[in-house]
Parts: sequence; structure tokens; C-alpha cells
Amino acid sequence: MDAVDRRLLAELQADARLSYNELSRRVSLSAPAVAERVRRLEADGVISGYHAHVDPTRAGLPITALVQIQCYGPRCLLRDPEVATWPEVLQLHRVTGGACCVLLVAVPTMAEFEALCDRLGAYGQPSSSMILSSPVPWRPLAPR
Amino acid sequence: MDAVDRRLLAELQADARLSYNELSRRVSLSAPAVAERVRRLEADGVISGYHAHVDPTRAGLPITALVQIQCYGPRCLLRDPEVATWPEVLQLHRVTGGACCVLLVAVPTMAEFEALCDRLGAYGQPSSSMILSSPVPWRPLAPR
DNA sequence: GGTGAAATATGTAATTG
DNA sequence: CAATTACATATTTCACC
Repeated sequence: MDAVDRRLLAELQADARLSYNELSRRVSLSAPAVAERVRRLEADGVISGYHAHVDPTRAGLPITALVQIQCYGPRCLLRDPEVATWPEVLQLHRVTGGACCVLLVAVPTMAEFEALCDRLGAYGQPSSSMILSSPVPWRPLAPR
Repeated sequence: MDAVDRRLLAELQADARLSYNELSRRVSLSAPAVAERVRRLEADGVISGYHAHVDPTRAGLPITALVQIQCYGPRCLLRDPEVATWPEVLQLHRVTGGACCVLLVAVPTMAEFEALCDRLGAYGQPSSSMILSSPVPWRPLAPR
């Protein structure tokens, strides 16, 4: 991974819909050369995907929260592949510390959040932090 | 926002680089009609951006963590706009509960993580949960 | 990695239902 | 008023240097 690859990653993280033509202008390389580099970054798994980001509130999901769960050993949430498919679960991380895992969730109403907490309660003790605002909802990675 | 808009959001969240032509085939509409709907979703702020997602480990940032901070009132991290520009900070959420805010961070080495903790310590009491793995690093929103 | 030509995609404007 | 068609422009993708 050289300086040009890092430039390409920065541009595509900022705007995933840039054309190879526009990218080629920005990194001063021909379009085919850019296309080949990008395909290599995709094949190597450096780029894991291209995603439109949707504002949860404007999409009708104004309640977002970080939920830590202290799982009941054998009933651990991480052992149930079903949970990763729940539409409320935007992120799921296995972590060290008091909790077993942390979920970022988004729901339309408090009633649905309560129902989700009940469902999560089957796996362990949930502890929720409601998100008031997200000064940085996402930021591009600066590769080393 | 009708059913077609929701289809478009689903397709663009799954693959932000789809052409209007391909989108038009998938939702059974002409390309100009699709382009206009997408521009409306962008203008309305439903779509907040299009971003390539980069694998932190493959980009040389194998250490990721969730860091909660109990800020020292007046020195609150949220009052320093500088923090949002630190390249290690991938997400920053203001939350309810014991902590003032939660940060998702990524760094190349434990030594750099230690340095980051020191810097964060100026704002409040940090409590870190190291991320072991992310079964769901990101998932598309299902609008209501 | 660059170049040039063919195939494909995009943007605009006029037109239709 | 939103969607379609038609056409000019731009982009992607090959083959080849």
C-alpha cells in the first residue's frame, strides 16, 4: 500500500460514488490504473464495502442507544447468530471488561426500545446508554 | 417516502456505487426518475453520505476500542471541537448514564492507545473496553 | 502504467400520461 | 407533477504499447 492507495482510500471514504475518471484526475493517474488499484484494494479486503449512510432520525428511527450486555455464560448473545440479523442492531462488538458485548441499536419508539431490551434480557444483563447526539457519527480511517 | 424510496435506500446502503442505470433496473423505474429520487433523498438529508468502509486491521489499525468518558464538568470533551478532528476517533456519541460520551477509536499500537488514553484523561475519567471482534461492524438501516 | 476505441452510463430537455 | 423518451456528454472497459 503506497501513497496513491492511501489517497484513493481517503477519496472513496469521503465520497464512495466518485467515478474512476474523477479519481484519476485527483490522484494524477490514468483511469484504468485507478480502476485496477481500487479492485486490488477490494480483493485484498482493505475496502470492505461501499455504503450510503442514512440519518436514523430522518429515516424514522429517532431512538438510538449503546447497549452493553453481561451475558449469562452459556446463553451468550454472541453464540446466537440470529441476533446479528435483527434490524435494530446497527453494530455488534465483542469487548473486554465488565460487559461481554456492546450493541449500537436504532428504533422508532421507546416502546420498541423496551421490547428490544426485553429480548436482549434473555441473553444477559443489559445496560443501556441512550444516545443524545452524535458529534461524530462516522469518520474515515487514516491508514498507517 | 414511499416503497420505491425504501428500495433505493436499501440498495444504496448495500452498494453505494450502483449506477443509476442498475438502480433503475432493480426498482423498475427509468434512470432519470431514479436519479431525481436519489437527489431528493440527499437534499432532504435522509442520505447523509456515501462512504467506502475500510477494514481497520488491514489498514494497519488493529487496536480498536470503545472508550467511555466521565467528563470533568467544565472541561467536558464535547466542548472541545478539536477532539472530533483527531484521526483516532471514528465515532463520538453523547450519551446518558454514568458516562458523558462514548468514543469508538482505532490505533496502530498499544503504545499509541496508551498515549490516546492520556490525552483523553485531560477531559475526564476514561474507561476503555477493547474490541476483540465485531460480528456486526455495520448494518443498513431499515427505515420506518 | 498509458493510450485509444467501443460499449455503457449519465444529465438535460422536451414530451407524455 | 412525476415518469418516460431521446440525444449529447461523460465514463468504463478492453485490447495493445
